[in-house]
Amino acid sequence: MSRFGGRVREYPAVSIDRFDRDNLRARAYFLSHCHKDHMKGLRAPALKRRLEGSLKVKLYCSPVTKELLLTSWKYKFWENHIVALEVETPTHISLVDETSGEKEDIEVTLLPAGHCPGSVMFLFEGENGTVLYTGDFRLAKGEAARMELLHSGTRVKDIQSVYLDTTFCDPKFYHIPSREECLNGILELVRSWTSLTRYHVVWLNCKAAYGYEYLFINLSEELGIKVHVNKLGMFRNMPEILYHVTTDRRTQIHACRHPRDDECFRGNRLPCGMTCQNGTPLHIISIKPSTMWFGERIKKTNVIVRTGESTYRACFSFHSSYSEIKDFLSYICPVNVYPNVLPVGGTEDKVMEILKPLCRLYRRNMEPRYKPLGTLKRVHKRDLSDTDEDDLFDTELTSARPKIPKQQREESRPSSTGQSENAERNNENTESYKATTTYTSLKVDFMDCEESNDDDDDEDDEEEEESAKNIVQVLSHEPDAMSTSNFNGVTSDQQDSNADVPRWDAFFKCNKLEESSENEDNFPSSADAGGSQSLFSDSDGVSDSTHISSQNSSQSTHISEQGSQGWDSQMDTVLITSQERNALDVSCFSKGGNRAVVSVLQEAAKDTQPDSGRWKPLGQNRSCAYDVACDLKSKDCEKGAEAVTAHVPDVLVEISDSSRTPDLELRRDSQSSSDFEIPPTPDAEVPQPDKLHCLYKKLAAGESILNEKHVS
DNA sequence: GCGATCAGGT
DNA sequence: CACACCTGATCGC
Repeated sequence: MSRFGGRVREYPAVSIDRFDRDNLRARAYFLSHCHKDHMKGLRAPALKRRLEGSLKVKLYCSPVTKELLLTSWKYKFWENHIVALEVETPTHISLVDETSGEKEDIEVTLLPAGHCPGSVMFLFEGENGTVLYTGDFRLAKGEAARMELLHSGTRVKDIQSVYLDTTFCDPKFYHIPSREECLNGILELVRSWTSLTRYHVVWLNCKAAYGYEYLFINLSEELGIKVHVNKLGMFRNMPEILYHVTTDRRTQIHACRHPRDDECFRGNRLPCGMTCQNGTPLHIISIKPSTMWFGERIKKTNVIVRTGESTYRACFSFHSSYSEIKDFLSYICPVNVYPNVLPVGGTEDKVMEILKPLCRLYRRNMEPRYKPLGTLKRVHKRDLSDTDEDDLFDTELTSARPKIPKQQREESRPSSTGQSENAERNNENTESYKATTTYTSLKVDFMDCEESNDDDDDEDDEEEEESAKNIVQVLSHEPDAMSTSNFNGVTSDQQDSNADVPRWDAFFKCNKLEESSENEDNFPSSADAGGSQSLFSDSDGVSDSTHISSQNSSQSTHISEQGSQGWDSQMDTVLITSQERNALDVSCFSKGGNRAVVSVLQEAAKDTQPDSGRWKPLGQNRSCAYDVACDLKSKDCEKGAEAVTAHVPDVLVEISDSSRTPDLELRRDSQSSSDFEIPPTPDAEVPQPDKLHCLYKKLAAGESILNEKHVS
């Protein structure tokens, strides 16, 4: 939960994601996304009054955020004061003080944050330096490097301060499975269950918040089953979402909610009240998305854990993991960093200890001297962290920060031959990014979190639903009639040029029309869909017939009941292996009286191969994804020891490890966010193992090594 | 009567 | 176990 006060010190005339107290005097407001903890004060009478007396005060946000905000009547009064800014389009804004006439100019750029629909980061540029406010974000490794507008020419912009989403800035959250892994895990579980009979239904126990739409859409696309939700009026202008959700309860996937939905579930009732269909009782399992990090840091485990007879938890995170945060920040390399969030079990000091070493001054002072050893940083870190961070960081604002070398981005792409520190750092990013994308074979967008956005449950409910039905009708008849310009307004050209940067707009775009028509084959007719509640008349299996077929393969196995332990350890996204079939089986799934059948990934690769749209978790990319996954996995194992060691605050451990692993290429391969991964300076010679060993010995003995840094 | 805040529950 | 969200009760404007 954000505890950001609303203002950045460089530009105190603007307020971001906070609208109460001092923020009432801001000259301009910014909203990064539509989650409650970022909207404090946004509908308070005080602010409303101020708005009424002002022509100048505006709220800037992405087009999607604007849309979501204004679908709630509680925020309607903002209507004439909201300015939707296109994503990735630098915009000049004059901040005028209405009483004094004082003026300040800034340029703001919205960057996709990958957190929930419409979520963005704000990049402010002006006289007081460049400031990046991340809001809440989930960006995979290497994604900062792919954002054009974080760069100036071929270099990373000189960023003074980053106000960072540090929700999971704790080594505990070192690794969080990627969106694709999580999605695929859920997909296979849902597929396995819903394909048993039409009376096997899944309840996705999602919190009231934007960010699960990505999941709904993918499930719907893959399985041909729309997702039942309480409300969908807010998506009335987002056909790509709207098409995959429904208010028709007769579907096999539910994400509806009820104040006491746990009770419902225990009574074999869905939150929407459904308990049987055609007189046949439903067989319900629940899947609760939650942020889980499976295994310790590098150890990969399942993204699905069975927690009861018919309850599951699925890994799902709206926020970047520890390693993703470090990757992001180290790429940006700002002068200052300020945490927006105190991570779950942490303190500000602790977070700063993690973040500071990724900032400029720290690196500048520490790197050249100690880099080859990579360990002494810790010694000094303590000293630094005891000082006031502002003093620390402000000391050398004007100093020449080690700029990312020009060639960095170009070089980094084809190979990792760059020698300069920054180039190499970038290589790493790019490399892991490459791996990530290949691994998943689709580009992600966002997904998210726990914050509530359920503001307007009451009055407008029915109204919304009614209008939504009409919308569906329209949509079904003319799938291409609705423009996609609402989605952050990014053109397809832009998207193509940044195809790998996660963003909602891109997500919404991908082959929508084709898929719509494809799905329409599976669904009743458009006309049928238009009949509002009859949308799912086909839920009797028509819609997923093509998918079911794949499950009858010879490699199909049965879901077992044991907990996470027994689950397949080879593939994160595959829940079931044959070895898990055991005596427990029957009792476990007794509820449905059936065993769930699931095909393994490899089999899935032979599945129906719709198109290779970026958002297709399956299809022909699948086998490829699988291979890479395995490949990565073994790599992970190789470097496991080192990655773990990196977090042990014991110099000697790291030392001995380093001496055993002198191969830089290999080291570069390891977790890029490791503190010890800092590559040598451009001119530095690559330390030889024996030299290193010698150095390490001295170090361990407490001798000075400063005058010997010239080990060649 | 509304909103902010807090406690309790999940 | 901790968190964050929801609900309901209370207080103050």
